[in-house]
Amino acid sequence: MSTLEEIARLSKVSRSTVSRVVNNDPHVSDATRARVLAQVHRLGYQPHAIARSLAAGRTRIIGLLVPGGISTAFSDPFFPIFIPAMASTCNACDYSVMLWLTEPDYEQRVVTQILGNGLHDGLIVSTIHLPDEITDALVGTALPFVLIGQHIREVGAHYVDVENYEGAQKMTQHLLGLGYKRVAHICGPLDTICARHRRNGFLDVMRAGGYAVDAHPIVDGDFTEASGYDAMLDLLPARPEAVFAGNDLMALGAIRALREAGLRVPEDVAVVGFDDVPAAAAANPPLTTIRQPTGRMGVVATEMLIDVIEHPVTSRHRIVLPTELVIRKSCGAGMVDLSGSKSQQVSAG
Amino acid sequence: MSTLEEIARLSKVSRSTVSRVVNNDPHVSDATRARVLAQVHRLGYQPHAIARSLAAGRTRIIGLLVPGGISTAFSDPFFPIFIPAMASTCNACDYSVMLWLTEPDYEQRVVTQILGNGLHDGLIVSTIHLPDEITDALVGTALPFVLIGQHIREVGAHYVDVENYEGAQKMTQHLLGLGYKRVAHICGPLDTICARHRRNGFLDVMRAGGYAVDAHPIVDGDFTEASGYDAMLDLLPARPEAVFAGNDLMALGAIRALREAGLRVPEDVAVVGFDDVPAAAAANPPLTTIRQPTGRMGVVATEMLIDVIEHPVTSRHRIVLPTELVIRKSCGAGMVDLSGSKSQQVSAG
DNA sequence: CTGAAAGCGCTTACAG
DNA sequence: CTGAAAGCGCTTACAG
Repeated sequence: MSTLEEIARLSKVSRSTVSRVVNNDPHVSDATRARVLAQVHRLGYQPHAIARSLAAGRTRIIGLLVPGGISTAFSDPFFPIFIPAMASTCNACDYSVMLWLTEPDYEQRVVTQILGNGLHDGLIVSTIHLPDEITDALVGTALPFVLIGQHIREVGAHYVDVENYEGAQKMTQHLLGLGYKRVAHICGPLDTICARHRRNGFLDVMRAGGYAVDAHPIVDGDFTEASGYDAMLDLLPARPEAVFAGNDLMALGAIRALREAGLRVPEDVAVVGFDDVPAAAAANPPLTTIRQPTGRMGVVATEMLIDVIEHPVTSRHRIVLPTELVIRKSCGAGMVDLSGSKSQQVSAG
Repeated sequence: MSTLEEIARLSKVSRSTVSRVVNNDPHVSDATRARVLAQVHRLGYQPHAIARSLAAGRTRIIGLLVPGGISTAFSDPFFPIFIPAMASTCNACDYSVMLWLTEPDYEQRVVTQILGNGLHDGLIVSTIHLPDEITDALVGTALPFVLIGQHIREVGAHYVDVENYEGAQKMTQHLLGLGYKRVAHICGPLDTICARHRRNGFLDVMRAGGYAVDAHPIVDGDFTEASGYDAMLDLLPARPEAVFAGNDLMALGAIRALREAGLRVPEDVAVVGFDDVPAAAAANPPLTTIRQPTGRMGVVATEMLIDVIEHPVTSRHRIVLPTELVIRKSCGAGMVDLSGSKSQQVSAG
């Protein structure tokens, strides 16, 4: 690997000048620039990223921190969409992304290290549940960071979120509009803002519609398929007409429970979810859900972070992205005039 | 952030000594060590990773290069398992992982940059199809790298692969053992060694069994679900008794095509895959397949790379991991004595 | 066991 | 437009 020094010697200019040429500084004469570039190309010179970072005081590296256990992290359909979107945005802005999948035991140590070792210009923390260890480490750090979603323990941080409350309202209104009266909700873990907002959207619309509290039972889940299955089992005796699960995975679990109980979806019980994960469209029946712009979150969070890195501010940045109702079969919409439409065959996965 | 210099001044020793303490050099007296550590803890001193890398000549950063289009990269069920395994192994060895999802237009540029900018100690290149741009960049580089899988254009590189040929043999033998005579194969893209090895395993067993060439039609696919669907459509007129798809996604596509044609799996046509992706067990019917140790590949490739980084060698490292036959319902095994077993209800995704 | 010194390969004011 | 010089925060022989 050739160095700046070498290029300078060969093109008979100072290292400063080579540095200027390499960094596109306009204050270089055309002749000098050409002479330097000729050597740069001849030797295939590339600036040494580490040396450059040390001198410039910034690394152009962004960390992505995914807390909470490596195994669970990637079983979540969120990351396969979020990460490429983030990586793509980084690359377009000439940043690199460093991936930190922390395991619960090491969270505190890893985060402290990331924040303090000078390797990153900024950090994106992507998780629905923010462990206290991380919150503690984040508070008062000088490193710019952006959170995905709002969190219970307020840290005054920049964040990107989606309209969970409004989305849940839309879905609940859709269900009531379809004529369902006994609507149940399978709620996500209440230590996440996300699950709370979705539940509140549901409750507020139900109450506004004049439904008594016990007319819309709420069962707790934890956003996993298995918890949706269990919750549906609990719900069965109440015989709801429709079930609004706090996310798609739980909705899929609920459908599985209903099917095993010999009930049809949506004919006997309508089931809807939230997120619009890839499996939602492929489910049988295709799942009515609220689409969350996952890829867009990756792009927006990255742009926000880069903005904060390059233009330090005191004001807090927050972006809340809209959600969208996606009507498929599982809610029973259009069932009255099902005449011509044939139920679709769908494969798993 | 405090610096080495600061710690040195406060503990009244030289910077060399602080460096020794921080790096656990045994040649420091206990008293001195204690004095230095006291200041380290008091100030929460952390070595500056970038400065350290520049001085030491290594970064403890490993790059993961996933070529071939960001969108496709993560729709592949391989990465959600491979990446966490790799990240976990890196973290355990005190390395960090930098993620490079390249888009076809930038591959050459990105790879050249990764190889030459001094940011990485080594690189793992994970793809079944290695574009020429990357092969060209890789040849003759000084940076240690490990390939996932063998590749058409031989680059003399270290690699980790799985027993594709042997796995395909096992599966074909299993099918023949079940009594099927007309067995078809849906082949992956022939510009990958992986698809070729699987096809060869199939062909060799069929031939050894005395089956004529036209008794086992082979149709080309490209490892996507859609291509499996299309291939099955082509295969339908030949009415195979069993179909061995080159991977699970194509097997799922084939099942979808069969179902739409009103045929039952495995009663009318048996279908089997390769890989054992998560969706395979959840499919309807659950897919008989060859298990590929995806997580293990991530661990082994990372360990191999770190080994090569820390103990430079001239010999080429190659590890080929075993595959395992996983018998589920889709092959029709056990159909003869189905008496007690009830077909399982399974959810999508 | 400890320290002084050189050096890693750049960037960045500061002069001219 | 160009160069000399200081400095980024460490590590690493080399002496002692």
